[in-house]
Amino acid sequence: MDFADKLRASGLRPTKQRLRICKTLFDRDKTFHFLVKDLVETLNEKTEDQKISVATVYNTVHAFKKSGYLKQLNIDPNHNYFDTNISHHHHFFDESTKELIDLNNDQVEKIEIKKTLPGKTISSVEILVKVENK
Amino acid sequence: MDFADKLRASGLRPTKQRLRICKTLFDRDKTFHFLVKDLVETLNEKTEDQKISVATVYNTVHAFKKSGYLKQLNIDPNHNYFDTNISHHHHFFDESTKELIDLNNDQVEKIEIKKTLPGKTISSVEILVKVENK
DNA sequence: CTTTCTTTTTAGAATGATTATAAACTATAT
DNA sequence: ATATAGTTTATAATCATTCTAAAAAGAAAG
Repeated sequence: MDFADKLRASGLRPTKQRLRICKTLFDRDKTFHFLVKDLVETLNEKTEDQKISVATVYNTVHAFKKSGYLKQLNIDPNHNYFDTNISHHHHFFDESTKELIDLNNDQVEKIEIKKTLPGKTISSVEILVKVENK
Repeated sequence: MDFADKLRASGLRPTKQRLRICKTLFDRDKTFHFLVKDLVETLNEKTEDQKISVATVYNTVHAFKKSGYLKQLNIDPNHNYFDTNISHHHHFFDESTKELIDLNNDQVEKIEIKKTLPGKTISSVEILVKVENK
């Protein structure tokens, strides 16, 4: 199933812009974290290609998030990171270098929450581990 | 040790504005979460009092954070919450009501991070538990 | 209690990421 | 081909936050 089919399966028309954004985001060996404003820059740095507008990139990123192809992270209140790693995982945030590093769920001992909230059910448990130079 | 002394101990002059902000933030039974813009409103809703400027509230909140009297939270990339609870604790975020609820550290089974980063040391481990209506 | 020095406050302007607008365009179905 | 619903776009608008530089107010010393 190629990008066009996946988009259609999510009710999204496979437009030129969306396909280019898919390539940039998902045609990689490793998942990565990004800011939308940086993605806009990356997409538009090749002068030969037609520019994709800022609004389209924002719209698309939100559409992809809604369809479950991207995760929005809560790492730093001043920077709105998105993640192409949609598996259940956690993060290291290196305060010395401001770098964000994945922490797989199997690298964390099972977390048990002893407190429950009446009428509520847990939808996710995310850990943020802040590190700094020794 | 009153607020004025605490401020002086942190190298901050106990000005009228800072003392009023201290009262509003810390003269309570329970700790709470807030947005700076809401704090500005709360401080200035009593018409009889002299208004405290937006800049001062922001400056003060950052000064208090730097001195360790406030924590800045990473809950929602669109809302910059501060917390008067400076103890080691975690949070529930209720996606149904957008409410933020404390989760004490002793209500979570000890978290063991199996992955280590060379040359780095862990400075904090924070858990965000998202919940929704059953 | 005045002078001096430094810190703090302030109104208002500036910033910067993000969202809204509404017109032009395009994919898709008929 | 045509219709129509979904998309893209440039641009303006938003909004929390930060910046600026001048005025005000603590603190320390005489």
